[in-house]
Amino acid sequence: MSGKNNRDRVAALAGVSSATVSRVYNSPERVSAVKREAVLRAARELGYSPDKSASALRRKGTGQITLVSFEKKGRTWYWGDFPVAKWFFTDVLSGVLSVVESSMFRLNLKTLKSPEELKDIPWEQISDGVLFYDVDTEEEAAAAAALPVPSIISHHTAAYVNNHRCCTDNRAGGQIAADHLKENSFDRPVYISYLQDLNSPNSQRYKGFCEGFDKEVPLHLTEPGKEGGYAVCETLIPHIKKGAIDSVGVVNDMTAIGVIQCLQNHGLTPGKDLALIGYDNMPFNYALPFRLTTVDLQPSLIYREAMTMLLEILSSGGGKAEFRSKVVLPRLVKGDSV
Amino acid sequence: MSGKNNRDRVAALAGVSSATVSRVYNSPERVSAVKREAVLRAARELGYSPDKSASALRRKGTGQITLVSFEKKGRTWYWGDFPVAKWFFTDVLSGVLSVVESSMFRLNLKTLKSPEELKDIPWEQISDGVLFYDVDTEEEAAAAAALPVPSIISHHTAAYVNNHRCCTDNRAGGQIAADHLKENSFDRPVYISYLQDLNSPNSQRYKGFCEGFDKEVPLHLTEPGKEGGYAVCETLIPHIKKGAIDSVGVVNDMTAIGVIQCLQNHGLTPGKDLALIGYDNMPFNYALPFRLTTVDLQPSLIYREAMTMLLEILSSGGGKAEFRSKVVLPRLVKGDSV
DNA sequence: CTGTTAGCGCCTTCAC
DNA sequence: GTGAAGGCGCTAACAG
Repeated sequence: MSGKNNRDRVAALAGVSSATVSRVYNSPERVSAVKREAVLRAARELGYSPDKSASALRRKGTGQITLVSFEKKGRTWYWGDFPVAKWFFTDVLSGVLSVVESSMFRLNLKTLKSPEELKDIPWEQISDGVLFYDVDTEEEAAAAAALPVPSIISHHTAAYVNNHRCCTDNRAGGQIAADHLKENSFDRPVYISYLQDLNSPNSQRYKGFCEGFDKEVPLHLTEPGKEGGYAVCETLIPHIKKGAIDSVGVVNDMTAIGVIQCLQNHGLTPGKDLALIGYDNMPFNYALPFRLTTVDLQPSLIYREAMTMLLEILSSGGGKAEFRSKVVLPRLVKGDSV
Repeated sequence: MSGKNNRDRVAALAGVSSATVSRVYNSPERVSAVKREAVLRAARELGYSPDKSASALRRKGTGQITLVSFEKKGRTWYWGDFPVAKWFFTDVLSGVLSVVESSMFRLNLKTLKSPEELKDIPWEQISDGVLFYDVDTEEEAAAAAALPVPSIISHHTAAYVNNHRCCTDNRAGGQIAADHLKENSFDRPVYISYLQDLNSPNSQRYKGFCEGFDKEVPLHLTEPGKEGGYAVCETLIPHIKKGAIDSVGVVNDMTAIGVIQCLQNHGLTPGKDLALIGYDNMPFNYALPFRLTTVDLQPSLIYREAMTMLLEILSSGGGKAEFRSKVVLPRLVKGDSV
């Protein structure tokens, strides 16, 4: 008795104590089937559902999961000057939310300038678990692993074996691009990229592309962004015109934009005079006079899986004894350019 | 005294009662500057920050603010087929978060297919207040007003006087576009749009454009999307070539893309042969060979203000007695096309 | 303006 | 397997 809140009314209606009501929602297996049913029936009748704030307070947790992203201002080699994270991020969010909403947790968003800022945050006070968006450096991975609460990193994270992680497979993506060209009988390809080190996503994409063609595809390195794509394409024009090159794989759509503009300025049409395939499935393809064939990371799917993993980790005590890993494969998005 | 938690330690260190600590975070204006400073200093020293779950519990609310957006699948006339909400929305989020994070509330996201779904949600159980994203129909505004918790709508919402609202001013935006053309000595403008009714954002933009030029600017209506822009531009080409038209205002960047592609196919260059100004400051301008001059809604700013208003409404009891309204003016983003 | 006091709804011992 | 009781950190009266 005592209380006069909904829960006590449920308890009274079900003929049990409020402690039993609590148990029904937290460890149902410890309650006899009869009383459990009675409680659930009473709850339904009274429209009762447990208060998450009170629960979190008493449990001394936060009831929150945080999705962390870094600004990565300096990363011109990757996104160029284009604020593309803006678009990509929304896909990510929808994936994450679809999982969190049906859990005991709520989602919390945080954007940081650098991994160092992680240290200044009282994680235990604001979050029970953290999902890191777009981790792709050792530094970030290490910082994530050092948090005082469980965490998982995505999506270019296959290499970071000391974290829980959910990743894409850039090599597979490169191969998918090559396979598509081969299936359409192109056999004189080149690849345009700007590599960093050998394990970078860009290098992996090229590697996969070569594997798809089963040979060392000629590689043309350039600067990041559409300017780089334009510049390197200039040097290829003569070979394209004489048919020595019939197809081009590009490290990302960003760079492909430059290639396209160069082709157009030389009177060439992608999809007609040259097969062209990008990577990342950027929405700004809308601004092109045709659809660019590209490879999609499926960000929404990756992050849905990542969040699912995080919840599993939390419910199993958050131990780091064994790091979990999962891979989500990219997929081809057919356009008009191949 | 009594308690042994962080907050009581902050109170002790600052030489005040714990209630005063609470006031510093909830209604700082009610605390003398001296004690306020003392509390904040003590809090910093002890690494204290208020527990949002406890706050929500005591306050008998959920501690959550929900940001609701509708899918608006049918709205091809507005966004075309382009998933532009994806990037726009992230700007919105950053604005909203900047305010929520320093409040006692947390942010909650929800995407619904239609206003009808609003009725199926037990709002009191999940949210203390709701911010509606991108409301632009009577139906949505009415549905928002009917919620059992306080709400505010943005951003094409100037016309909905029965809601709390934070809006852009499309007429001012149109005028900004016209002014910019005039300042650069263009005096033979036309305007391209697809109007709906007279109070629609599109109509307002046109109206403002005319006001800027102080005359009825020739209006060319077309279909939505870049296809529409392309088609209507075809009909204008002769007049542009003979100089009867020296500048074009376009209802949005989306449509402007079509205009640009048409101009290019006719050997004309925006910014050289014709002044061109869009609206919305879309990021896909990156895919163009130049920067499109455009008008920016400043979504991040609008939604920062909207959230600030909502918090004020909540702290003042959430009454609807008097509906609050605020306008955030758009701004010109100078590119290479004017 | 400031302090005191009484719970908010829940979970977790601790008995039984 | 179940009930009783204490208290998580905070805020809303109410006094002063």
